[in-house]
Amino acid sequence: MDQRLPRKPTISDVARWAGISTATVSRALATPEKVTACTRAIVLEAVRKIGYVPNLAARNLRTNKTRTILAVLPDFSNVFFSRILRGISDTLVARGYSLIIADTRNDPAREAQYAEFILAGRVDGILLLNGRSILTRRQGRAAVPTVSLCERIPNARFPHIETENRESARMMTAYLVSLGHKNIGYVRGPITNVLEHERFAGYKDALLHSRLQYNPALITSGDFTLESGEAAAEAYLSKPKLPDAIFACNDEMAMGLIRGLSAAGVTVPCDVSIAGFDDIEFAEAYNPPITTVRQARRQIGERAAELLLQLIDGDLPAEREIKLAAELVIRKSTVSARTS
Amino acid sequence: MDQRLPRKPTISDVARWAGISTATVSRALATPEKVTACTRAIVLEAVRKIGYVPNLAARNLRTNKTRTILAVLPDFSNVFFSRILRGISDTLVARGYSLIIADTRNDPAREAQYAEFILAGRVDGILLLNGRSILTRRQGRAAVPTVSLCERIPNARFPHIETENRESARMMTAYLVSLGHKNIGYVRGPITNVLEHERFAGYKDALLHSRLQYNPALITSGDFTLESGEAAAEAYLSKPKLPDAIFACNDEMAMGLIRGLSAAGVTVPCDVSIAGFDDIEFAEAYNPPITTVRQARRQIGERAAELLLQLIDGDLPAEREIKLAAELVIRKSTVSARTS
DNA sequence: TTGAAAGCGCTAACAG
DNA sequence: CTGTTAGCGCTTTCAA
Repeated sequence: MDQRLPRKPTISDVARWAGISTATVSRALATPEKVTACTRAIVLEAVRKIGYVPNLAARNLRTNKTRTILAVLPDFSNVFFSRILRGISDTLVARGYSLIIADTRNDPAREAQYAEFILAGRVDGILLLNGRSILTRRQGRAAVPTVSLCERIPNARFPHIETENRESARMMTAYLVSLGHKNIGYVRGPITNVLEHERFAGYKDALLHSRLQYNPALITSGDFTLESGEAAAEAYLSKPKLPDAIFACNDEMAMGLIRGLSAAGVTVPCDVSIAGFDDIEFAEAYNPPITTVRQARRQIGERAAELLLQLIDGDLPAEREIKLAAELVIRKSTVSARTS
Repeated sequence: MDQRLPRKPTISDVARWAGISTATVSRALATPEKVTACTRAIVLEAVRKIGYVPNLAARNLRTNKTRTILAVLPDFSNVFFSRILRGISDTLVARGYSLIIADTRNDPAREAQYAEFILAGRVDGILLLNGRSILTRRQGRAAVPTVSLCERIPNARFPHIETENRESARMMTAYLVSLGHKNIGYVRGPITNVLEHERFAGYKDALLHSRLQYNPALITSGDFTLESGEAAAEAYLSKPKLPDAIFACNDEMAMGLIRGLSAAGVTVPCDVSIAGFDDIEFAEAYNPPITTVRQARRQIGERAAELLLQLIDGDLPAEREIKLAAELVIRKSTVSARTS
């Protein structure tokens, strides 16, 4: 019945309706304080009446901004990132920005695709959660504001946010000691990984501080996957004696450890206490629930987004590197040593 | 040392360099077939030399398109969605589109925010994974191409993609029967939920087909959370006799079931077999690994994205509703009935 | 096949 | 405080 072609109202429709200039409408909307309360009211009324919504493409072209941020992840099916992304997303959306997520899988082809995207001026800023830059040195000249988080990027000078990995690992190990455990194992992540490096250091800090002997026989290695945790379990089982407790560099490996041990009839935590790191979604859901280190993930995302927005607004941030404290979460996978 | 201010090269820089008009450059890039091989080569050379990358905002303004799609999720920290998103993302990126993810948490305020976003012309299409529309009826007049997936939207006529829920649930139940189980329990999802409805129907189909009596005493209810699965375990434990097997409407509840049962000394699968639905990331990681129904999640995402792109291109899709088959994944949480 | 020119919708000088 | 005006970078008639 309504045959008018529904062309979208533009700013000049609003101006016409309100009997003023487009410039004033634009100001009333973007910088209300530069306009009398009266005009503002009229404009708002007109906007509502006509159903006007600004065309972002036009605004972007004009202002040479996009109000869009790109977050680069190595793997967004990794549950670890979801809460961080929420922090990012909420902060950004509250400030009128939108977020595009690049799931690169560390695949150079995909990275190049997104690099192109950045160069095309489609984003105002970049959040790097993947531990490396995706722009080549030459492309980097374009200098899009960038913040890295979680995993530090070697040889890069981006502002950076991460958890206090070393200190947290120390705390967890100290907690295991406080439970009365003497022989505390550790499952390493990939030895080239920055996080593994920090956490392993924290583990050793705690041993030193407790005057416990660092014993290489208690150390195994994995690659952050559950399977590698299971392999580590096998490795421990093949040794003459099981540790009292084992601290895995991340939760997936802790889960693998539990599963591998259970399969061999060793029960957790009765026979051996297990702890992880990250508090991923399923750490609590696991059977048994896993004692772990909870990173302030949401907060990491929020802070990183805020920092990036500051950068975009041209304010240089006070600190270029922020370390956020984490929290121990004690669950059933750890228990006091038998006082036999 | 390089003091030239790095203004981004525009199409007219390319034109000047190549000694031709901007129109021809534009054509050489967008519709190469409308230009001689020779000019094309020159243009490409110029583009490379100058490092030209088209400004998308300008293109969008001119063409009134954005090459951006919005995916609306109720909760993107829900691992179930990650693989679907991958299918979507890969398909879209391959076609030169980018993806924005709206994490609404079913919060009307957030939904409104994104509705505004859509209306502002920032997206060419919408993918609804949240089981409801986020545009009001009136806003809907704007008619942005839309496809729904996973959860059907009541009273909406969007093209839709989902898993054959009913048939899959029937298969799983039949499998449990084939294992020799007679008393097969079922943990329901929220009774108003479409998925629960279908799966419950499939469960009953299988019983009927196997001439097993449908027994209300074997049915409990939950809300898809792990905690509700634990509560269901309690409910079963308080009954005079445990079922031989229990089929939960999703994996989280299956996990809760296992944990609740284990805590009471009932071992899975020895004492009772447990099956779930979805094959979320951690179904395999669980202790024990969970027998479940694996939806073709990546494919669901791909098909939905393709369908949406068709819609955007103005091709009406052949089918408005696609049901994809799922697959049974047998793991250690189910085992044959003791042939005592 | 190519070029000239208009204009997408908006914002930001600048002038009043 | 408000209006006039130019133009962001691109695509797309229209004419040559």
